[in-house]
Amino acid sequence: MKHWSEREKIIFHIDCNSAYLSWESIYRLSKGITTIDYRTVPAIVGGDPKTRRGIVLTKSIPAKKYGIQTGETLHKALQKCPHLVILKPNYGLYMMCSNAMMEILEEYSPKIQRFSVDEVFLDFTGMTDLLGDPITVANKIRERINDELGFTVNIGISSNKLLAKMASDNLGKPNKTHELWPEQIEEKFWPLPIEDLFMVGRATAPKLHKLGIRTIGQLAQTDINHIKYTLKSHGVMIWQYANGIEDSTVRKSNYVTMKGVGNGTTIAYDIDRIKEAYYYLLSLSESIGMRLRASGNMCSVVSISIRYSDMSNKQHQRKLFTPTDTTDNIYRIALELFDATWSGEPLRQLRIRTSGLVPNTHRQTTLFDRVNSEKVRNLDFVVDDIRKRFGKNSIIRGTLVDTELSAVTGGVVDEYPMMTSLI
DNA sequence: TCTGGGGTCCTAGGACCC
DNA sequence: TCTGGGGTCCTAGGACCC
Repeated sequence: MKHWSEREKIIFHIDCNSAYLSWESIYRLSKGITTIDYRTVPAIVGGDPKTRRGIVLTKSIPAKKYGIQTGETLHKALQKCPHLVILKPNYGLYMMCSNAMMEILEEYSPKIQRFSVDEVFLDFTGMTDLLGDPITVANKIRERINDELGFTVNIGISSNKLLAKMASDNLGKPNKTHELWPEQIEEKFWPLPIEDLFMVGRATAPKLHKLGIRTIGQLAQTDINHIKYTLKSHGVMIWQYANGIEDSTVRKSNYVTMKGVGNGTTIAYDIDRIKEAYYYLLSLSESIGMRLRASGNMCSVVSISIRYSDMSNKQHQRKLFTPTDTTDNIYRIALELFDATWSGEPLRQLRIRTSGLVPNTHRQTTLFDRVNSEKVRNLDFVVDDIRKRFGKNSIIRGTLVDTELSAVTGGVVDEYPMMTSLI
């Protein structure tokens, strides 16, 4: 194997082990909320502990021993382990933990990409003269995160982002450093099941099985044209991944390239009265409008999607003549789209998404704008400011007062990192 | 007995234009 | 009376990620 000093590129992938669960644990221990370290007992983060509904987001290692899987329902998980501890997710806390880790990582390279709240790529190329060999540095980083922040991470090292990620994800957890260089692909990467490959999910795996492909190695050695025929461009991409081919750069902060802002909410009971759906849409519009304005953008497309009780989805979108960032506009369009889409069947989930973002610096008004649109817009900014200072529910729309809804529904964490589905 | 919430990207089909 | 080919834009739906 080559010596590290001969490597053209050295990429780290840092992945927090059971991120949400570790962070909840540390937080609750440090605040004296509990004396139990939830990492050491069967526990999960996800859903609502009171209603016992929702899905498992992260599980502890003891919970894993009960066969509990990420993504399964709390109901199912509780059947496997009746005394399972359920913790409600708190995204603001996770963002703080993530930021603290970023601060440490910034000492090791200027080229860092936050891939999600708990995953980071770090370009270590050219840093060896200054900091030493990659393995020693990676181990040092793990040690520091553990000592200073109290949680463990896995670190994968390779010559590109894909292999670095595969190394930290699939070669053993927790608290480990793994190398996966191109010349080790055959031995360490190819024996893994095809499901472990990045971008092979629920729909693609069965298609590959039909072609007789069960391991990453089998995909890598299949004729690319054969794969291309059945899986199109997605097939070409995963074939390249299986062969360790991937060449993207570690880009700084991906939230600046944000493509859209959206929110959705699952309705606890099947709502069938149209007025209640309107309240939800208003509350969602408030949060989207607020985040849009905070990001300095306006949207030129508004879309809504509806999920019915049978889990089927319907979606409807509209391109706007003039981009907007006012809550009122988003809400009105969402209502029209909803009315044109809803079949009248009971609803499970409502979602609004805005896209086609343009900076709000050169705002254009048209004759067709609402009469007092500028006033409405200014009011939005005033309300945003009050909510920022006094809390989300300090100002609430009259129509929402008598409902159980929050004034603002949906994530409002500032600068929440955007996941890009492609590396 | 049920299935979160935040995203991105790709594809197919229709409308429209030259 | 019959109707090409290429391009762009828009919409709906599906697949994937953490």
